[in-house]
Amino acid sequence: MVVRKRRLTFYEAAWELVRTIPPGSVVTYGQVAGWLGSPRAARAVGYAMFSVRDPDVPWQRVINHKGEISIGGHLHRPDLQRRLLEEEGVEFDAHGRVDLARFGWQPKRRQGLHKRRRLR
DNA sequence: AAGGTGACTTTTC
DNA sequence: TGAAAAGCCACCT
Repeated sequence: MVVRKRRLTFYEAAWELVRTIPPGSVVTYGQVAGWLGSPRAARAVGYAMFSVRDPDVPWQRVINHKGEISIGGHLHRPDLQRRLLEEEGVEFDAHGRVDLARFGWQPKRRQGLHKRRRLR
């Protein structure tokens, strides 16, 4: 029978990707956006993480480009994300940042992204 | 259907 | 080097 293959929404695709991030590793919103084909959609990715409801999606492994947690004073626990990561073995420095060079996850070389076009 | 919003990123001064 | 502003994208009224 034919299963109509609906194109995943950007959010769904992001969740699927995030789900494949191994414990102890982190990625940036920009990275996820790039893997999804829209290097400039980091913001949308952040929004996608905010919309995560599925407990199987390790949203805590997605942080901003500075290696810091972006959730700034959201609801109850701004430090929940950090705690979860520390339990996985991710280390934070004195500034509360993660060394992306050490914990950043690279499923494969993706350096061949589109050349950034000058905006102005 | 158009406009607003936001867990971001990059460029400039 | 650090801070500020603008840009970009997808989703929701």
